[in-house]
Amino acid sequence: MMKKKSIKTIADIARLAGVSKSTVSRALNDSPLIGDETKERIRALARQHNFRINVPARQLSLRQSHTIAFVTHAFHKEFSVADLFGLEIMGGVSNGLSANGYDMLVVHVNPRETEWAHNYLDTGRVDGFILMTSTRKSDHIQALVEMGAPFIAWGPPKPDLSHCSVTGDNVSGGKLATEHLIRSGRRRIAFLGGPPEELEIQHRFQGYEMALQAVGKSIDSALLAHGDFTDTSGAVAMRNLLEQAPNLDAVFVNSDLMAIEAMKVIREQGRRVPEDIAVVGYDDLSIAAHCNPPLTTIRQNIPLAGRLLAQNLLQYLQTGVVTNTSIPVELIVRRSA
Amino acid sequence: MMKKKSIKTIADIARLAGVSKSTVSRALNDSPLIGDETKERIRALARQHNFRINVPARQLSLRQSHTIAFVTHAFHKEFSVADLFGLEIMGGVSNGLSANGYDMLVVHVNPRETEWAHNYLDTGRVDGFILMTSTRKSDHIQALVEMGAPFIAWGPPKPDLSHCSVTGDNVSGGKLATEHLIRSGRRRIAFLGGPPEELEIQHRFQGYEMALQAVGKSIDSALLAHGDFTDTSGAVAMRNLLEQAPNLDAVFVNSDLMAIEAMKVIREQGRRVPEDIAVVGYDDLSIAAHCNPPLTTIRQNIPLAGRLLAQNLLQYLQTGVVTNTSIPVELIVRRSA
DNA sequence: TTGTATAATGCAACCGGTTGCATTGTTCTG
DNA sequence: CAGAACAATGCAACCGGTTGCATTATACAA
Repeated sequence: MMKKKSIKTIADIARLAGVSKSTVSRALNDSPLIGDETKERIRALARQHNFRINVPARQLSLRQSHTIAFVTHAFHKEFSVADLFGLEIMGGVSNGLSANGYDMLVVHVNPRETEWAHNYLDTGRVDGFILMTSTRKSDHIQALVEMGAPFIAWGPPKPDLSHCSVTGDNVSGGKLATEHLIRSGRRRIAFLGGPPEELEIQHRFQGYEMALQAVGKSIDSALLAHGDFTDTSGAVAMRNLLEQAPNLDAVFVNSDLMAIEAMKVIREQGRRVPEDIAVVGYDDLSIAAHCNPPLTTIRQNIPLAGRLLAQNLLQYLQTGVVTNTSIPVELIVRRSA
Repeated sequence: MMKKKSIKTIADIARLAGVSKSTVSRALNDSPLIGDETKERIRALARQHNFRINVPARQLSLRQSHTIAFVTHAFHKEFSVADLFGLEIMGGVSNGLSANGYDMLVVHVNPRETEWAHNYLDTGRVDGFILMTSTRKSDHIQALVEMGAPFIAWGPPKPDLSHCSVTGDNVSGGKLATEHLIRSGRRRIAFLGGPPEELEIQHRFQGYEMALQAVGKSIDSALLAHGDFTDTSGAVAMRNLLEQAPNLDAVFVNSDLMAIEAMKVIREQGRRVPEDIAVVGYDDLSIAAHCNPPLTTIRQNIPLAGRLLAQNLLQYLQTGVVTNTSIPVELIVRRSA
């Protein structure tokens, strides 16, 4: 039995090594002020007594927490498929943060309350935020900018505000999806979008429009519908589309989840996917590969997105450089289109 | 513009109120030592200067972090459907913790490395762990018990060790699923389980066995197969089953994800779900309702599970009482069986 | 040899809270 | 009215690190 008792603070190590606290602190932080043998001796001691530094004490002294809050708003009070996208990104973020020695705190916020940021920042609990909240994101960004909080957001940056962001290339996404449908001979291609006020959606619509115009077609408003990313809204919107434009032969849906529900509606109405109506989704969530038929969709490079969210935020914390990154998307062809 | 500058510490408030730091600290913590009007006066001041306490300082002083680590092991380095179950529980845990004023740190660990716990506990970063790691969970539990770390695990408790846990009632789950299949007239009911060495799986198998014995049937080893909870392993196991026992007419699969893959295999072999082969899953993940056909499955009450994991761990921290809770499961009948 | 860079280490204050104990002022009891 | 009990507050140490500014020792130049 080795007694690992009582070797808990740098003062203990200092006593053992016959030096002062300062020296131990500097040695462990690899300060150039400390002589090489002393440094090694102290480190060896720390190692064999498996000393672990006290994190709150360091945080207090350094006035930084080395912790980042991943801020998300769960639709249904609990996580669910609807949140899958944010969840998958969280995986990447977590990797990116821990690779840089940061911890990740997960915070759920009320979408219409912007006070939360103070409770985490002003208390010194976290050094910055990664913003994934989907509803009312714009308000939150506004609030964070106003209070000068360090953060990075997923999605296109608010054009009038200066803040860090990482987003998928939504214009290309819309374009790729639409081009694919055109190429496979579809004539009446519907657009089933998310909330029309969101920039992301507007960009995807631009891509859709560009692809159509490139082959000399123009927008038919009967082929347009919008949901709010929930499964039920996807079903409703699809029903509307089929009513407004019974002869449509393809639909580009702005999320995999809504796409899956849309396919259900299509089948219920006795049409087949993809024979009668081709469906393209968006996001390539892991369910896209598992549904029936497997969904053709636009993949956002989620691991990359997560990593960049982490890295760019940390970089901003250190250098103050504001980055707005757009990452490429790719078309994944499966069975539904 | 109000100057909110420089009102950052309790010392500032103390100066404004003309009292000492101690008094402010006590007032804010609602100590009975402080007179009512003083208390109210101090609080009012704190409020109007929107003072926020410094968390690291408090953590240092109190020697507790009011933070819990949610420990998980992502299968593929990134989150994915395979981790959905853990993720959904995380939502509940997060709610449970924040309702009690605790923060949640999310930690990914290497399944075969048990050193991580020291890095979070001995440094004072967290007060305890919630263990969701699936692979090698048993090793981790062992290690945590040995080091005397406060934690609670999802799943049946290791019988030889004393530690907190919350688990679904797996025996009932297996029984309910099997009974349902028997009731709907199925004769040759297969069992597609997870890793056979896991207690959870053994319990579900017991339920399966009990239900069969209740109607005078015994186990047929040709109807048994095991996967490791991944999608591909589900497909492989299902193919084996169809080979070993071509005439099976139902299968009880130990996870929704494997069940979805199993249904795919069944269809590929030209059999129909549920007409030819009925399928029952396990977990009622949110994808279960969205797949085609919608999956009949055993629901674990995930929000409840999350809440209990949080509550019981906190209770253990305060009182030292070890709880082992089993929560009820229910059969959700959809189209696949 | 004396003076002066230079390298290595220690002292003590500080980060922002909490808390045991002493102190002061009041009220109650005998 | 003295003495005790009690309520309200302040003092100062402590939690465990970091760091600016001495201080000491060694080397090197004049």
